[in-house]
Amino acid sequence: MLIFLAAPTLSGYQNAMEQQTIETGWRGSPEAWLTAAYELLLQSGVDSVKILPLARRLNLSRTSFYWFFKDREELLSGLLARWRDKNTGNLVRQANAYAESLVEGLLNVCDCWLDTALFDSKFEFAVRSWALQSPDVQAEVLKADDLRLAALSALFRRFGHDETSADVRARTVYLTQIGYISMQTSEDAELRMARIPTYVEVFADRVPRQREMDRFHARHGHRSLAG
Amino acid sequence: MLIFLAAPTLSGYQNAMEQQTIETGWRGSPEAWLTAAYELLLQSGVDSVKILPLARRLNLSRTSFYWFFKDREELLSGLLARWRDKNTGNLVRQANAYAESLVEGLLNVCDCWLDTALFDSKFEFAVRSWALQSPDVQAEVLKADDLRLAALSALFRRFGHDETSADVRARTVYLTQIGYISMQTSEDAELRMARIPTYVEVFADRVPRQREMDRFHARHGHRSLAG
DNA sequence: TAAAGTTTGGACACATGTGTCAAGTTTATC
DNA sequence: GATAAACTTGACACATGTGTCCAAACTTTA
Repeated sequence: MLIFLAAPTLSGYQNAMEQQTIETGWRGSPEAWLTAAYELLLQSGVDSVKILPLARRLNLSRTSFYWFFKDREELLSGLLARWRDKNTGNLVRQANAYAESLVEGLLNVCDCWLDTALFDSKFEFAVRSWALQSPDVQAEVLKADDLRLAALSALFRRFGHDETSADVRARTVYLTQIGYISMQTSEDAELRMARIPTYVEVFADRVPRQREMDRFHARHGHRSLAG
Repeated sequence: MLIFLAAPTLSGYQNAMEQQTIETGWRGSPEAWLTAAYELLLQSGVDSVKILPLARRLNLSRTSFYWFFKDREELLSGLLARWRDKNTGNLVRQANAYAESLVEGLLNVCDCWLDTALFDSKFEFAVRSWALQSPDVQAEVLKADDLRLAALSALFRRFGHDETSADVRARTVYLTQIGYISMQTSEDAELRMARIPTYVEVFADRVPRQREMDRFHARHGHRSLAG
């Protein structure tokens, strides 16, 4: 069975971490180091992204790292670039996507919270924690927040909200999600899905129509009837 | 002029950092080390809470630390205890405080977001980042989230919301705030205050009455008329 | 003011991190 | 199969962190 996606970008993005391994005799590569760094960042924060542990994880010599990267900082820049390209880009795209109603627009945005390919929550949290100790990263995060909030606010204005209302509601939507991330909640998918219409109702101030939910559920391979 | 506070606990809590310095000849003390650790934690995360830098900041010898604490871990436990006592305690208290209406109850909760004595946002964020790399801390944070969400949910149920609605709305309130913290927004006080009624309107689904806002503003030394 | 208790800091042993260098090994190409 | 390019490695030099031990210095108390 083939499901047509409402938002054309839903699985459009293939990141460098997944395309992989044309078998070569060399064991190391910038991607290998970056991916290992990404995993360590998510697991235990920037400070644990150290070259020695990465080398151990990759079964490579520590010094081999310096063939691919000038120094540790270059590795971290690469990590930050991955984050920027992925999370902000997709969120803005979903907020701007075609929608017949505010509810439908909000459901498009909700796609991000349910599809790791669109928005990587753990990555997001790790980067925000990192920002705490690095002014450069902090600046990047603030820039991202501005872009994302502007896109969400535009969505509310598109459907008739005035500036104050659009701003506050955009913040509510965005902050709720950032909060979720920061809480590192692990709701099961069922429960999370069940809460969505109520969230949307709070944000949009209107109960979602059956039709709107159906379209949303279809996108996410969710069946309304048990079985 | 004396202002009587609606919530009796508003400034009830005096934490160990502020009560201070019965002048003694000794330069070091557990409190001094803890406070320095607290400052460093907020500024740059747990990993930078190292004994050598703390000693430098306090103009003390590094080894002097071991007179007051068994080891670094004991210091970190002390830090975590400070967080637990302060933030969770006050938030739950504000959610349970007397209120005539849901809006008034939510405004009581908003006290936390405006008064550093009630809820220390930077501390909160620092601890959540710390949780990323420490299962013990992670467990504490989850426990705190449960307690806080339960208190907020009870507030909504107290004013007629059913369980699902109360749960989602409690989450919206809480997550919005956690999101704010995680964004490390620095709105000026005026703007933040101006946004409050709109937030409360979204959460409670009712426009705050003038009387309710007046009582809230009075608590925070805010004048509605420019002057 | 001397003794007892408290606080401080230097020397030591050790662990883990960074980055450079010169000497290797492996793979692709002519 | 020789050569060059792409990788890998161990030894070295150095920095920063932890925790122990002991002697010195400072406060309090009697």
